[in-house]
Amino acid sequence: MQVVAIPEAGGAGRIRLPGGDRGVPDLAAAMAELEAGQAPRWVLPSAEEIYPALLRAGVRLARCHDLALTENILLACAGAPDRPRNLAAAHARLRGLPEPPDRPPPSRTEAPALFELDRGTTPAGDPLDAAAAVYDDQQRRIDADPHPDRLRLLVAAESAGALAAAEMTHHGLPWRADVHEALLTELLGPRPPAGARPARLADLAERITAAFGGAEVNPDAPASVVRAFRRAGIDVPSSRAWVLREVAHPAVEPLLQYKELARLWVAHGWTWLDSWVHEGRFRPEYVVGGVVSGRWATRGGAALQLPKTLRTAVRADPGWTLVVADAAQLEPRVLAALSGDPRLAELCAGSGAADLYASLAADSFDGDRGHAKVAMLSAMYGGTSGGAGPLLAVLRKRFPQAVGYVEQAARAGESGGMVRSRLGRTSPPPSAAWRALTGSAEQDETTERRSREAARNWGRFTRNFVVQASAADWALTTLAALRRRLAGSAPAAQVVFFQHDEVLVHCPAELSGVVAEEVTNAAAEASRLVFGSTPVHFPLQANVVDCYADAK
DNA sequence: ACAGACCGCGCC
DNA sequence: AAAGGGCGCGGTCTGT
Repeated sequence: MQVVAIPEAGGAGRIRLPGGDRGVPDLAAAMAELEAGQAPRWVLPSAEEIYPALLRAGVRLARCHDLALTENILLACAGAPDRPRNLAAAHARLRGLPEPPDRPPPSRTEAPALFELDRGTTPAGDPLDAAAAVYDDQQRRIDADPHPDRLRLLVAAESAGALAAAEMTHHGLPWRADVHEALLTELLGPRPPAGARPARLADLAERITAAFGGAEVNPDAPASVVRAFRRAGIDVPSSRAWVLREVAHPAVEPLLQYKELARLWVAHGWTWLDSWVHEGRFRPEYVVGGVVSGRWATRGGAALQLPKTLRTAVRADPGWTLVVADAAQLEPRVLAALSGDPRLAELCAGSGAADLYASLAADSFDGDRGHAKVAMLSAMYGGTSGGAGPLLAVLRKRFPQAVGYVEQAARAGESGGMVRSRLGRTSPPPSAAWRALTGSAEQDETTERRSREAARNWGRFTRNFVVQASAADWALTTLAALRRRLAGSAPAAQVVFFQHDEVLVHCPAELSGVVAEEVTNAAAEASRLVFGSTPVHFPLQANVVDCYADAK
């Protein structure tokens, strides 16, 4: 059963049931009652807008169809340029009306009013009619797709992801500020007064200046560092850490230390802690479908770039544990399943903990795991630097179908075409500027070189897109399956973090066995749903730990 | 003073 | 022959 729900001011709302429309004074209460009774598939303008308030009111939804996220997916399928959409825009499109102006995305600094925010997702006219019309239209467009079953799965997974994202923000990632602070003090010295540099960084800056003979150097300014090396008779193309590592000069060591610690201080220091961690929880805002490939992004807090050193601050509550589930070598396995390359698929079959790159090395690279990995990454990313060319040639010879699959995607991109993930997420078309640059014939040498370069760049993007986006299909489907399973078998468990191919569950210790089992089940279910009967195995290893740093 | 480009680095 | 995917964020520097 589908039930459309539209929030109104003051916590009220309107609901469209099969039997007719109802206006309700307390939308959360009405939805809770329906959820408990018939657990419908909720048709929502945007889960991101409505669900946080429901969660605060203690209401959990099992399933939904997110009209805004679905509209984004379907517009991409139709070749629309990448641009965030919402229900109002979808409805305007459907009715042939001009679209409403863009609104800024919701921000965590806004007051958490219950259902009172309208960020432009409610169309003019009766929003129930509009939502129902857009829903019907979306179903029709899904049915018209060459693979409607896959697209339906993608839409369901994306919508479930929106629910999961709101729940993750609601629960928060357990974060021990005291552990984090102790680490900062150990590495940087005591917290400096506002505007001052930590003692350890000031020391290193002095050592850097001394190593350059006392000349003024700002280690935070790359140009200043490059100039200092030039004065010392050393030409460096940039001040990147991997460049400096190859340079023999006494300033290199303190510079590298400075970079590492300055990064920690600036990005995840005391200020970050003050603004992002409250009552023992880190609550990032996830942006579902924020990347064109279907990966998520976050708003603020840099949640998907948490440095590994800080994982020690992520600790389960007393009596609880963390179940850390990490997919092993997801992308090459995805390529194997996507392409149907029988030989690569065979290497990806078999038992869970197997190291794919080691198997690949034994099979084709004289046991050199590093070579095997470089070859595979070049195939998927389109790079051949660092001697990867010959290794890629070996890979192509041994696994022609797999390498052919990504090269086909690259050719499509080079000629301006679009490519799709396994479940049908579609790459954006290149810009008008790109088409102008690559489309014109008879150019002078410079323009022709730029044109070829632009084509190659877009080819690398589409080459990677088919793998990255299909991996995102799998990960999202896994998350959705895990969420549904835990609601049944371990309802006290909370999914608290999701990062591309990794998921964290915080649960009472006695549930960790059940949760670990459901992690494995969810991965198997997603593999079957997304890739059908492929022999490729997608291991999702569950580690039960008290501290995130202890996983793996 | 502010906006935007570029740099460099964190994660996958 | 050479060719390195996706993000968020905070820094400096430059232009207005």
